Amino acid sequence: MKTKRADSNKSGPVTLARVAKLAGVSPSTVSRILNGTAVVSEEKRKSIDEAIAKLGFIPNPVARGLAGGRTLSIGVVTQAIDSPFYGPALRGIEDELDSAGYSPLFVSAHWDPVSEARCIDVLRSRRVDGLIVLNGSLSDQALKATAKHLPIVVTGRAIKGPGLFALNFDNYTGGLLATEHLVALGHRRIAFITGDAAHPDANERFRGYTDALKKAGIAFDPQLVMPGDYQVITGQQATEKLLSSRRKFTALFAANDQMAYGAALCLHRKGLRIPQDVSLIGFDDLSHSLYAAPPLSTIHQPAYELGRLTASSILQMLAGNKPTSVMPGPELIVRDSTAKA
Amino acid sequence: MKTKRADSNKSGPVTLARVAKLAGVSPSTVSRILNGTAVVSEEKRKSIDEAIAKLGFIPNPVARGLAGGRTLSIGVVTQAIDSPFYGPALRGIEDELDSAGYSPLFVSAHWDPVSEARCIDVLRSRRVDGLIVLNGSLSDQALKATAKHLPIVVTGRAIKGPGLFALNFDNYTGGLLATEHLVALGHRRIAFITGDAAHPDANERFRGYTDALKKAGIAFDPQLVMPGDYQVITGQQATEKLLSSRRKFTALFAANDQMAYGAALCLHRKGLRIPQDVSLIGFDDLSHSLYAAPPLSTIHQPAYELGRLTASSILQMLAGNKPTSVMPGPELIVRDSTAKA
DNA sequence: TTGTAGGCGTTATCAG
DNA sequence: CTGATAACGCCTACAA
Repeated sequence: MKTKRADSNKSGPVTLARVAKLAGVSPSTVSRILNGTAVVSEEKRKSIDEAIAKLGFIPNPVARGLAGGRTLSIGVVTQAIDSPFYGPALRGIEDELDSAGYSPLFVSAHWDPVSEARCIDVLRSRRVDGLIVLNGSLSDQALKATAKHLPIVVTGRAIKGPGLFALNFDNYTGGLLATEHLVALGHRRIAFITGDAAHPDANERFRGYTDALKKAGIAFDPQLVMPGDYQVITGQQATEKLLSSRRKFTALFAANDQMAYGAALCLHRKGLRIPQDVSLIGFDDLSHSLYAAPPLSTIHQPAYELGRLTASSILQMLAGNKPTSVMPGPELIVRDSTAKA
Repeated sequence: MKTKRADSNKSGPVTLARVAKLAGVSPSTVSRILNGTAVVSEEKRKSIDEAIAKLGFIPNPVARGLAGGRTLSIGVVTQAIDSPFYGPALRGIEDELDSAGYSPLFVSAHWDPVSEARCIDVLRSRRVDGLIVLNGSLSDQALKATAKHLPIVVTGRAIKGPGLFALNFDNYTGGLLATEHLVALGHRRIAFITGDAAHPDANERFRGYTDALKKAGIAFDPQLVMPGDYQVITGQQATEKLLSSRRKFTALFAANDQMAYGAALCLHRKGLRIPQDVSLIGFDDLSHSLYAAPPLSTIHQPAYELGRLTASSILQMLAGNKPTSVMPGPELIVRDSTAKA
């Protein structure tokens, strides 16, 4: 005799109610074992598990969100979804959340506070359970206000408060390390290309540079400092200005790798060799830097790790615990773009 | 008496019902003007608009999703959220969807069909209204099956069917153009580094290469072809092999920019200059290629535009129309890495 | 044209 | 331990 195909895709969606009926229990009981909300007799649990498997039941996060106020999704405010620096961080967030059954909801704020506020509104309207804000430009106050409604993890600033956790990278020490490396190689005339002054981390890196100079007894020369804004093109322009100013320098420290790429291009065009004529060091350790020609010395920032840490922190907060994650410190990566003076 | 679950202080969430009460109409009427479902008298419309503005009401997409079966979100299956090539595409998708009130839900499949199927499950369980699959590795059949449930736009393959739309780039012509450029510069011994053979586009590019050779009356030399897999490192390794094989070549065509970077690094290390000793051309026109040292000649792929097009296509399908978007053709970008033989 | 009532699929509360 | 039952916020027949 033929058996009817036990098909999970019968008419209509497979709901919790159908599971309950098949298992011969009430919907509440099914919900309970799904969420571990209460202890259920071993017997029923088994029949429910079977029914779930048989039907191929998958809980509907949308309904879940409406009813329980949880959506199992975390809003992630990034400044640009295609940033070479944040890319690995996003991947880290995705990996970490995924293993906990959560999904990230990425939005780009484009370094604009207004847009960032809008992003957060969108995310809240979608009822995300928590928020990760990567180097946001919103005021601390605004952040604290929304932290009253849902837990937030931020990077790129030091801030504390209920429902708020900050994960910050030590840019100052990074700037110090890079400069000290150059000094150790015998360089005395070290130029610097700054990042966007609006970014706190850019200023920290600069402070590391000046302090390292001071420590080494090297007079700070403002003429060797050129403004940039973290974009490749400004690194190139700054280097051009530096070169045309005729101010001598044997090493160049760019506040991030991207500007270092621009600097490298400019030096290349002027026929200057790296590192024979000019030593070059960046900051961030973008994945490409390993393959630049020549491979770029830089300060490593653990972007992927940062992503995982922000995600696990928000997960901890959601579980009612205080996050304990600590950012790894900066690390000097010596490749081929720096050499003895 | 039962206590309400969420203690509804008057400062609770701003719901459609509250708007209705304030405006002195029924919830349905508010819903109607919100969705343009029916004609509403000018008078009520005005009072509703005012109430909405006054309360700062924002419809809850979660509830909307439950009730209406629409979540105003589009699932985007990407292979790696931090891919330098897809980054701009994701940005394009975000921009386009955003202007229509939709949000993208990004997931990474990591070039694994199993993982990709899982991604799609997650997306469907979250009730996305449509799907964008960027260069997926799922079978056409599987795609057609899910297209029965919700509209899909795919890239990187030619496929047709109900609820399915493909947006494909002409990789063959791209490969042709790159090779012809080299030939036009007088090169006769042109090496090639292939992409991952599992990618149809990689094979198309290769076919363009061989056809251009044939057209130019240049004998195909299998020894000048080295396998790669689109990663930087394999470009480097392939070039090393090429060099150590002692087979002469004056130009090198890498099937994508990333491998071209690897090739450039290898050549640099061996003391070979680009383009004086070897002309180098890539494929994709990653944003970095403009700033490589030297800036890389390549075939431009409009990634950002591709993103916008996939998004607008899915939006058109959602509106019940047949998408009409067409991918722009490949474009040769000549920079400094290629020169006369 | 407008309102009423009944879901959508799940969770939380309360009574057994 | 378990099962009704009432939300969650919105949409959509069905009436009026």
